[in-house]
Amino acid sequence: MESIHKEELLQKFSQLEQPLLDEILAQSTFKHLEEGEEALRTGQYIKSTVLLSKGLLKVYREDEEDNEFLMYYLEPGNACALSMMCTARDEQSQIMAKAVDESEIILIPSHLSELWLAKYKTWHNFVIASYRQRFEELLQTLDSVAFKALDERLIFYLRRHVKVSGNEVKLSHQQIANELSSSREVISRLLKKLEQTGAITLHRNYIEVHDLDIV
Amino acid sequence: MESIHKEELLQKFSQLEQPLLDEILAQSTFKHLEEGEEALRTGQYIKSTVLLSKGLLKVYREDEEDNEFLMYYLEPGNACALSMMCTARDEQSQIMAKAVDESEIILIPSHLSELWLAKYKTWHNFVIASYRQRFEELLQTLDSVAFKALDERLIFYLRRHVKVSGNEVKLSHQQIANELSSSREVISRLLKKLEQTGAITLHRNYIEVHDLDIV
DNA sequence: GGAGTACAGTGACTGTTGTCACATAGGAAA
DNA sequence: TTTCCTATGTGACAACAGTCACTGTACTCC
Repeated sequence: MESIHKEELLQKFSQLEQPLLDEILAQSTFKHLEEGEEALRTGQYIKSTVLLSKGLLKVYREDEEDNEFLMYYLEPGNACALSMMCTARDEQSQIMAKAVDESEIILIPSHLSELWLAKYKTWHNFVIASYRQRFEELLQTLDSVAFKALDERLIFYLRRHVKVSGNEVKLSHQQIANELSSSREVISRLLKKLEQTGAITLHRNYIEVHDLDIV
Repeated sequence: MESIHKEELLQKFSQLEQPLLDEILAQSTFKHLEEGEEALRTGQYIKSTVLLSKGLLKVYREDEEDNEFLMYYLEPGNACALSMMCTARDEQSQIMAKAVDESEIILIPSHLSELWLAKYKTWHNFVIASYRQRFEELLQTLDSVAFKALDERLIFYLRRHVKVSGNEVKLSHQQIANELSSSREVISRLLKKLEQTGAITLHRNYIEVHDLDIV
């Protein structure tokens, strides 16, 4: 990959100081992910911190029986907080990360990421801010699962989707069901009800979101 | 409070370097909590990082309708990760923390806690380690809520209790129901079933745990 | 156009959890 | 002992979500 190209990728991380950006350019791996390709797998040893420079990553949890569970989306300029945490102890990933769109990620070797915490103030701040943000999102997700019925969780889910990728939610009912660890029929029924309120319009393979607040 | 007493409290934090301990001694507030007293409230502005030197704190989430939801327990030597995070932005607490037993907490003003991150390596490590640990526990909790039925969640809950306070779990069915955001009758039924397997013995106001793995 | 395939809609049924109503039991205090 | 309060037990019922079986519907590739 051209170094011109790399620098362009780094534009998303302009809050980091220049010497650090130079180090990242020199020492980390840049990787292209096709749509649907996995960046992290459950059980895999994590040896790098993952930054996203382009595209969209979905970070989710998976249990023994293939139930999956959406945690949050990563957008360009974000880092996978989990990859920063596991990093230090050579731990196994507890999560999956998959490219929703074609994406570009930056893989920073763990020992460097650790080193930089002390060396670069902006890196330190970036890491702390990432933790915070993800922690809060996780809390929200937890709230929604713990306290809300499926119909409200579905709305919460759609909202999040609209936020990262606009009003045309390009997902099949089956995919939604997976991410909420529910079943297609149930999601279909609930979406139908939502459509009747006028909040959304259903199409084949995508959902048009008008206004989720009227519910 | 005697400074002798304070230093004793700090023994739980021996991984922190001496100059830092001195600063903590000099600059932070030490507070005694009675059993049941609250350390943090939902909606309260957080202006301190909370360390626990003695006792046991329960950290939980509460929604609008008074449903509560246990996140984790803090033991002496631990810090409330949330209080570290909110700290920087003068944010409102999203959580509740309550003393389960009589406890002693150390309140470190936010600006110091922030300052120390750069100044003291051991503080920095401590903060990062706290984030990690809590993040992982939160993930476990999320898993249990998202993927498990109530009977398994109850076992998960009892295990956690045994770990922090031994085999006599001093809780009423009502309290357990609250923390799992379920209802007393349901918990009673499930506990009864557990008793029949021999895993536990039920008593008035406490549960004797024999072996939760036989289930 | 026809066959094949993935997606979506629907009714019937089941199991789990929550709710209601009420019974029982243990402990504290008068 | 009697009284009272709180904790616990239990049966009946309702509601929600998951499953099964099947139908319908749009798109793709010959």
